[in-house]
Amino acid sequence: MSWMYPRPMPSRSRQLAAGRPLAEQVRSRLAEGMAAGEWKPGEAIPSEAQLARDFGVAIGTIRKAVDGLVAQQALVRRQGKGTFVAAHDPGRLMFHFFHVVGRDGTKSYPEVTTLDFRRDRANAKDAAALGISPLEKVIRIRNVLSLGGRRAILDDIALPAELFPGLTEKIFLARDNTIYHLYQSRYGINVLRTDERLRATLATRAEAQVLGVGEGAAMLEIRRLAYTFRDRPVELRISRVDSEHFEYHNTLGKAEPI
Amino acid sequence: MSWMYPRPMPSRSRQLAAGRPLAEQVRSRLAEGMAAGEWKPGEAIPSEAQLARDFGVAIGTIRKAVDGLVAQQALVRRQGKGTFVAAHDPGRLMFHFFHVVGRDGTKSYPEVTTLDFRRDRANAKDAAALGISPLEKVIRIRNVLSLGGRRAILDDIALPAELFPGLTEKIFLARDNTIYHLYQSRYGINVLRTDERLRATLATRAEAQVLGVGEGAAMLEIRRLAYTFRDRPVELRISRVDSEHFEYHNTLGKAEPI
DNA sequence: AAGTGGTCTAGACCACTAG
DNA sequence: TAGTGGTCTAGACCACTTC
Repeated sequence: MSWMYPRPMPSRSRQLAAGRPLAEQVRSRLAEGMAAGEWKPGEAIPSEAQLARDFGVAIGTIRKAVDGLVAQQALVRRQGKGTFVAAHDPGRLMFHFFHVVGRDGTKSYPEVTTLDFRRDRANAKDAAALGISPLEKVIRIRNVLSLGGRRAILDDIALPAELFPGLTEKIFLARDNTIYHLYQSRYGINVLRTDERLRATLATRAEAQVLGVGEGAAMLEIRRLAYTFRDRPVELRISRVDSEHFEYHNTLGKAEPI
Repeated sequence: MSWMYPRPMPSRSRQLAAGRPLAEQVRSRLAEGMAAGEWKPGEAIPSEAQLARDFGVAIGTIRKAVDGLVAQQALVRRQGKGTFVAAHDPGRLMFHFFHVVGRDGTKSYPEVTTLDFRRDRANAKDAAALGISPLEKVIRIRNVLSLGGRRAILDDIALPAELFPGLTEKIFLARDNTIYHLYQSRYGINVLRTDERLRATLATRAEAQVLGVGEGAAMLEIRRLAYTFRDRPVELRISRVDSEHFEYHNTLGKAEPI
């Protein structure tokens, strides 16, 4: 290369290539470390000064890389303590990934009741959505979610069994936290992004019975794909929401007020 | 104050107070300038070097301030040219604020037909949503939006008349761009944030007729508030979407892939 | 060649946390 | 007191745009 920043001796213990911006490369490396489980959710990554030494770059470059991961909610900074891999605590779930609220705007934590848990083969739609081959193994889970004591949502979940080795109904039911927290704490799968498609449907007899609404009532259907690092799909979820008592809330372009 | 950064002589032509981080203060000042029309949509703001001189801070501090406004899509950077106030071009509309797509995922630009345009007084709901007093003047507009040649959405819009002085049906119909572009180019109102609530409803006879669906068909209803600088509400819009042929698409936690 | 944004370095000092 | 993140300065050089 024809130019060189005033960095006399690279001498990095973690080598970086030339070309791509250094901050981006550092960001990728940190993300890889998290995806590989080098640092687990809730744990601290090395300090910024240490990372600067490790990568042989200025601390400002490290900060820029970390800034990106913090904005993405993959990392959390705590002044005076360190920088930690984000954990799916209930708060994060609520405000980042759970968008169903009461018609009056009240938010509450969902109470989950599992109706069914079984192993199956992927059908064509599952396979296409999850990026796996048809007939690969999937885990199917059916839940009812209640909000504020009222049945609100019927969920059908499909998971690629390969990513959740050893997941049994017993383990699933014994979790002491959110479902996403289980994915993360037991399988190191950190949901970073979701893609949702919403439409309106009429409640079938079965749906109406489970949710306690009238047959033919207007229902909100949400088809959602959840992704982890490298945009790998990890969960397909179809939710049917009692639209008479609940609604879906979405804010676009949120940022610090000015 | 007991400390001082190595900044010998402030000598700022635009004074900054102490206490709050400088980058935040600069960000607020730039936002105020845009809100006040000092720099209009599509125009360039002063160069980073010039702003650094004006505010008497380092260029890195200016960059940090501008970074925030760029992330918010209030500003757009163009290397070698300058930094510009964001304009509501059709592309930005589509990918930032318009979320209805075909059931097969196809995106298309909406074609707008105006059914009604009139002046009215705000009712209690309008007033509460728009943050104005009941009985203040509002402009009401009813549109049908078609996507790919098919009627898709029935929109009822309410605008605080005070913010849109002199807006007439003629002007509204004569626009040569999106509605948000009209708000922006004529009234300097830049929509930065929207808040949407979705539910499912059954098509009324009137809605069914306008959209060409069956009476009682499942419809997606979107109640949306649009905000500009300082979180001021500027538009209330209720959309009813033909959910048989179209759906609502939402991505959460999007960020640069890693 | 001049001007603009884009990336990076090096180092100062502040605010917070923990032992 | 030591260590961590948070803010800011000052200046280098690169890449792009325009004249």
